[in-house]
Amino acid sequence: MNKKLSIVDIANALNVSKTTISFILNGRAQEKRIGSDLVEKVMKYVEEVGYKPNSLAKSLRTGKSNTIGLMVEDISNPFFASIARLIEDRAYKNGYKIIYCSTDNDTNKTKDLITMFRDRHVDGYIIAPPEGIEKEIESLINDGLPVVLFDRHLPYVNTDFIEINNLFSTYNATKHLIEQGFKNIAFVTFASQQTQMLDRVKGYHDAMKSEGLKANIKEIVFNQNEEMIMKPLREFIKTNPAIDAILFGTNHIGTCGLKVMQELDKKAPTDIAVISFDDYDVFALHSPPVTAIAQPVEEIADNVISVLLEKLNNKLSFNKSQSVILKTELKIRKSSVKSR
Amino acid sequence: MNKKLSIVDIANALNVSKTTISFILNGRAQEKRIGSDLVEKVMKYVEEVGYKPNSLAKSLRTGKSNTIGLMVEDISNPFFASIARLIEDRAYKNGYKIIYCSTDNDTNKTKDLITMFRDRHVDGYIIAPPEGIEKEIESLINDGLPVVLFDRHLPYVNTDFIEINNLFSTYNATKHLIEQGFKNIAFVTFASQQTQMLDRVKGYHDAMKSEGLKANIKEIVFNQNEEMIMKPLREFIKTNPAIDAILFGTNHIGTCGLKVMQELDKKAPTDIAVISFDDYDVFALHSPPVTAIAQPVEEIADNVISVLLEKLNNKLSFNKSQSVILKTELKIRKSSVKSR
DNA sequence: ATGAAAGCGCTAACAT
DNA sequence: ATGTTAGCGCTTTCAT
Repeated sequence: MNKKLSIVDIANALNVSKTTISFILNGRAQEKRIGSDLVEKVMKYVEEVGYKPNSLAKSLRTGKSNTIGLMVEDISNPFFASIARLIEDRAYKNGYKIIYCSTDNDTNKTKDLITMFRDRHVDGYIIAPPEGIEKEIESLINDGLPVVLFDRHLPYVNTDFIEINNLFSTYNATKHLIEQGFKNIAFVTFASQQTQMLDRVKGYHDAMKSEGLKANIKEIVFNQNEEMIMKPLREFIKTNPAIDAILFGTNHIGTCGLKVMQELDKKAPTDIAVISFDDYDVFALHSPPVTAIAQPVEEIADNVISVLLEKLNNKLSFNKSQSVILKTELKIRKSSVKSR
Repeated sequence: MNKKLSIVDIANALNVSKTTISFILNGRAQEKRIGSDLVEKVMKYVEEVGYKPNSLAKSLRTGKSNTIGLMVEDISNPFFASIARLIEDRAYKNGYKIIYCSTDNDTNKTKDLITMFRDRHVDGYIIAPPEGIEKEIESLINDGLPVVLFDRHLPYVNTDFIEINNLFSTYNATKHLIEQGFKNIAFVTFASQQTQMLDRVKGYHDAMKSEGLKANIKEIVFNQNEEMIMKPLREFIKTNPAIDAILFGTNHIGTCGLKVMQELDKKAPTDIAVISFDDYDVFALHSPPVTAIAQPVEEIADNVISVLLEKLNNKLSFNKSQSVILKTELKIRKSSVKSR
């Protein structure tokens, strides 16, 4: 096996200084006016012996690790998993690796994670931030590290973020339910002060209010454990028999909601009409198919990585903060259409 | 902001040699018989100024990066996403970060990815290997790098792997369909020479044969694009009207199969009974609920990471290869139960 | 146009 | 018990 050769080995073998090799390898031959014959010889030899620069040493020297830290709520959540996949593709094409972690929306855990990422000299951060993490994000930014938030943002931290129009999305979905003739519409969501959740609640609330209907909001404590979500949900549905429609605030709650409805033998839309945030296979395939607020996952990922790469390549655009608000699509399916 | 202090800064500040600091920081104070008062002083100071060792420098010196490379087929596939999540938790607890990538089952892409991971000095590898990657895996192993395969293995590469009993799983599922009275049972799968897929086909095949039934296997070219899967599937179902049951070889094919059946208005189990490999929300929530071969995802992840950590911590167990075959559970639901 | 040498921050063999 | 020092492999300034 190759004894893992270094730049100095190849310099010796070719009787050239390692500086020259370094220049050639970094495409600075022209700039340094190195003979094109030498360049060719070096390139050929490097190819031949399969020399690979030690990226650790490179990183230590340059301070760049070519790594992007991706911090999501939960990598196994289909929304975040899709984003992770799309971001991965673009990042690798640009020479970056992704190191990921799940925050569970836990502020302390996230603080630790950020510290770890910093220790690792991660070059850029893509974060779906939990609450109370303002200080740490600000500190990253102050230290000149590129940060892009997505899915939500921190109102009093001046950084770039990619989001969707949550406010309009739930407003619109609620209006749709009202138009269909549903009156007793509940909104079930995670108890959260995150911007996207606040907007979702507000959109629902405003739509109800504008029609003179009474809002009915059920907040559930964020939890990975499904039963901890289903239990209060079960209770809520049982104790609110008048409800004729539910808008679920996230895909996870939506899925749990469907499970509970199945248990209780509540059919959509006859017993309870249903709309959920996020669209994925579970909703499209459900019987009846479930109306969903579809996020433009590809666009989100594209924008996130574009903005980050731009910051990474061009420290200049430091000050001009660019945030993007994307549109969702209300995919109307049978679960929210009143049968006549 | 902290000017990012180094070990030498704190050595100077305390008028101690950096060696001593290094020893203390690495818990070798006792061994080196360093005064416990000094130790305390150093620890306190380090805490106070928030010194964090530069892990890049550490890695360069020690050759260890405390990173695990996770190579899956597609991180957005719920099966792999779940595994990724579980592995993440355990890895972080043990001081390792995860850098992931999706191979798309593409051999060349995977080769590149392995090279990248090597350049990054990843400490250990967790891989769901595509076909034709034997050489590269062997090379990793020969170089003493810990490798654990999962979901499938390479028959002629002597390394550890974590798998499930694919052969029995499809055999058992097929038997179940036969017992229910279905006769014209098709098996739809990805065209693949991967061990798990070969076993799944064989299990089905053997079960059919043992009952004197004719096997009907439809192979689909692996593709991320759903339509490329659904199209041949649609064709297959249309041109095989006699089929009364289908066993889907993966969750992805199963999901696509359900979509096609919905399109064609085929109901399970009356028109076509259905079983799919892998269990997740889509199947449990479907109407009717879909019988699924559930993989013990947690156990798989636990075993994978345990074996890898063991190798990482204890180079001795190098030679004794440990592979684990876990059991699946056939979750029988309405989609495969003959209505009478 | 090419090379010598310093140094990124850390560890560990070798003094003392 | 603590300090000196030589690298790990690379980039880059400064000389030539």
